[in-house]
Amino acid sequence: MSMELSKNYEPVAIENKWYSHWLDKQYFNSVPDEREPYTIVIPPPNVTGVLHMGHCLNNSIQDILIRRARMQGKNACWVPGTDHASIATEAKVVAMLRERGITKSSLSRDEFLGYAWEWKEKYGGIILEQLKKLGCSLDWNRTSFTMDPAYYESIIKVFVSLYEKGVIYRGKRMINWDVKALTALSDEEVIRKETKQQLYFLKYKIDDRLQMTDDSRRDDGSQLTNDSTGTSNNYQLSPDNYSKEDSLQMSDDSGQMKDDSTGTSVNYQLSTVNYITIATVRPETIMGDTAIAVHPDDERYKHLHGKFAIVPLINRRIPIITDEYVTMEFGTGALKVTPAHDMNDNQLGQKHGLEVIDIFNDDGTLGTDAQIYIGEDRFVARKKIVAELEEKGFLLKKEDYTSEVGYSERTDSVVEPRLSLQWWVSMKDIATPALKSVLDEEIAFYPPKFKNLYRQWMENIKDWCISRQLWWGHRIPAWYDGEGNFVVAENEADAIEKFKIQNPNTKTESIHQDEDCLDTWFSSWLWPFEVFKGFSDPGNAEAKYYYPTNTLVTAPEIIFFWVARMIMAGYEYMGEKPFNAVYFTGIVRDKQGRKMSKSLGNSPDMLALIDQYGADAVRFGIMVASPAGNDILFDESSLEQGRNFNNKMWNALKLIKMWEGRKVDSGQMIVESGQAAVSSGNEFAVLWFENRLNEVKVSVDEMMNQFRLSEALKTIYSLIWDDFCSWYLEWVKPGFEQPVNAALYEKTIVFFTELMQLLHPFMPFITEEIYHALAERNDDLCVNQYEKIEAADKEILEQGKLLKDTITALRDVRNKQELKPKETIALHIQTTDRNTFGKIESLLAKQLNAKSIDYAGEPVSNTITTVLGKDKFYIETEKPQDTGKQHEEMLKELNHLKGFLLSVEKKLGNEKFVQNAKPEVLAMEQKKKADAETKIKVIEESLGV
RNA sequence: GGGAGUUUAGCUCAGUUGGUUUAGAGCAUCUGCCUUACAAGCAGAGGGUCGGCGGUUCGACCCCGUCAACUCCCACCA
Repeated sequence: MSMELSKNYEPVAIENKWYSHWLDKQYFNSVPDEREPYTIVIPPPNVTGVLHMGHCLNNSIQDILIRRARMQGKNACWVPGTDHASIATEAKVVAMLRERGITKSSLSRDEFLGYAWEWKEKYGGIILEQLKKLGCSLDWNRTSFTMDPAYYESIIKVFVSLYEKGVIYRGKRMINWDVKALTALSDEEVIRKETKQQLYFLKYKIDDRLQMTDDSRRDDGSQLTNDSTGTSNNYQLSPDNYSKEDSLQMSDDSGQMKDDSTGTSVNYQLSTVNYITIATVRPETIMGDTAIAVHPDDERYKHLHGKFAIVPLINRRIPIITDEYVTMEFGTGALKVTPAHDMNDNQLGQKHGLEVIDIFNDDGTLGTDAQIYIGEDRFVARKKIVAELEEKGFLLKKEDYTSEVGYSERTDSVVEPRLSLQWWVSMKDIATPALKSVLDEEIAFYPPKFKNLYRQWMENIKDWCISRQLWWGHRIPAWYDGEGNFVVAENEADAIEKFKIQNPNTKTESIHQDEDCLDTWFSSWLWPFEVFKGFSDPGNAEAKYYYPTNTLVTAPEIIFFWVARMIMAGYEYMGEKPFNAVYFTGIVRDKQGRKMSKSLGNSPDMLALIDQYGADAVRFGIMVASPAGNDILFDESSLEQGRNFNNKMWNALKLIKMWEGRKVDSGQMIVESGQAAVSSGNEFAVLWFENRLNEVKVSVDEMMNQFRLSEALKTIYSLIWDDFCSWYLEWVKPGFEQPVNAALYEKTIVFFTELMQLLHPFMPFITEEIYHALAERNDDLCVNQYEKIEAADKEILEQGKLLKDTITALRDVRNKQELKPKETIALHIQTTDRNTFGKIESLLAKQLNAKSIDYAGEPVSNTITTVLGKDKFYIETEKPQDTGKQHEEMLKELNHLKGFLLSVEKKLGNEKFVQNAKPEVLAMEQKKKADAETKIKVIEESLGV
């Protein structure tokens, strides 16, 4: 077999070739059999998605785990699929329609869904095709979609079942409203961001014994400071003072004061009547105020308990209530209560039986109940209302204020807390077993620190709002009769039956289904079992075989959205955990540590990178940069490292292929019979590498079992580049156009093959290519099973280390002596271990370009001396030698050794140490001492020459 | 405000029950090499008082306390 190998590795064609081949051979397809299964379900990417860094990381890891399992002889099954992603997809379809000049509101639900499906068919599978480019070995026969008919049906059944168990209920509750998407959001879809705002101090008139008239609001010309610290003025903001002043018939001698907190000078007006001042960041919601709350113990306001205040601009009379919820220290200690537009106010409202006035329309504009500024956007209305409040004297002051404001994860609009009738899942009960299983480590989290996070959330779990005001998704299976009655049923026919029982008078021909859809996560939480029809076809053979799955690989960001809920659904519907282990990947960040995001534009085009570097290099680059449990700082230079690694292996292949035609049968390698039989450098090299390979296999195996993938990859990388290429191949490489021992050649092929097998899960394409290039094969590496790992012989490894260390040290001498590579040396070795050096001397000579090696019983004059351990090396060259340099080096080493010896002696001189330390520790220290002393002696002898 | 995590070489990180030659790797840096597999390479080198302080111990990168910086999560005083 002869083949032309390109100068550098060219990945694109090779990668396409092998992926098609694997598909043809159906290696990725799994059916239940007698083997142990190894199952992973993909975290379904959004059907609208395109491959980004996060996907690459996530799916590379899954592919590594799956490919490894496959090569371990397990029945590996990796299930692909996509998520319908209701909000994201609907937004894309709406945008697409807008481009075509069509508004969603002009379409019927069915028409809209028609467009949406059309869009899904056209663009929906893109990301799955991209995963093929990355080399992912998914079982494409099993591709699922969360809106597949059967999957859809299961979700509806789950809804009905949970409703019948009383876990799902319908309730009017505060929800997070996205005014752009016109839908409710769950708490997890709200992103809180620090936002600069203004805190407005507004005066509400006390409706005490005064008449309510428009004029009375601003019928005086007196002015008051807003100096809330009260240090420099007689007049303070506290209503106590107002009250006193009122009763004293306050004079109008106060002057204009500086506003300390904003630095602006503002005129404020003080009425002769009582006011109570509240602080708010949302003055536009005053029309929804239905109370003012103060702390019951707040002395400043005690006289106002039970009284009423008047809402500015609209003159609504509202009670002043007391509640310990109010923080006295914040603002003025008085809080306006707007039960329709604030979560906490709503709770206050419920507690105190307050009226709820919703002043907003769905889109965030003011509605008719606002009475004023109807139709204006909330933020426009804020400005206008502030202006009017100021003009009319109700605005006491404003302060800069920073607080966290909720933004929609999808549309980035400010979330409007809103009272709304929605569907909810009661979480407490179903969370209990899910929490327990993680705490008991029935489900293991990697890294384990996420257990805490999980526990914290699960212990304080809140009910889950699952209705979304969207059309793209699973429509809520509830039917209404228009008279306030509803039933939950799997379909309309069932609904009619249920109405007949529940409300015999219902005109069933006029019932209508709920317009809303379910939260996307309400479908994804069934994913690990429903891809095997575990719910819709309970106890079926596939579900029994593949469930619970082995490992879930996902981002920590969706631990609550998805991971926690899958665990709950798993126990609820399968009576068993959905997976044995969860591996949380890091978050992908750019070089500067910023999260990858579209808006920052720091998210690279993965397909372009795959084209440029090859999928193997991309996988390498990502994995080598992702230490277990840490975020990954992505930098293109790691892809370069991957590409260079490809090249390195490619060139090693070229080297070995060059030997193919030069094989000479010069006898068997006798390494199988162990090191005693080693009689040549090549035999030593082969024996050493065999053991080194075994040693690495053991440690890689351990790392993989602990999900330390990055470390495992680095270890293999170093094994191939350093041990195989830099040491082994250099040791056994024949001279130019020299013959190669056939047995050595075969051994080398075996080693290279095993290296490719070890690396294959990480870099599947080049390893498969080299596997086939090395020899004629009947099988593929992709499904080649690992053999049992043999233990490594420590003695050989140590001898190898001695050889490597000696070569390095003597090369350093050559370098320092500025010897050109072609200049030869004569090496004299003074050692007590002739046996070992006998095995390695030929390799030593080859690597150091030594024309001769002999053994000396005493120092050799006119040479450069180097001491390594207990061995001394005398290097003889034709060039004049700079012994001074070498002297310096040795003095440095001597100093170091003496310092070291001192510390060891100190330790051994310590009685307590000798008494308390374990015997083996003591013995170790004594050995250290003896070794150091020997070395010092050897160096001192050499220096004496 | 509550909780978790991190801090080791210029950068990114290992360091597995406290003792293994007075700390390891990759990348970057420096020096010398176009040596017939590879300059996308080869050979070699330099670089760290393990965040600060205190404690436990015969012995601390490792355990405890404390301070500092950074990161994340949860809850948020309008």
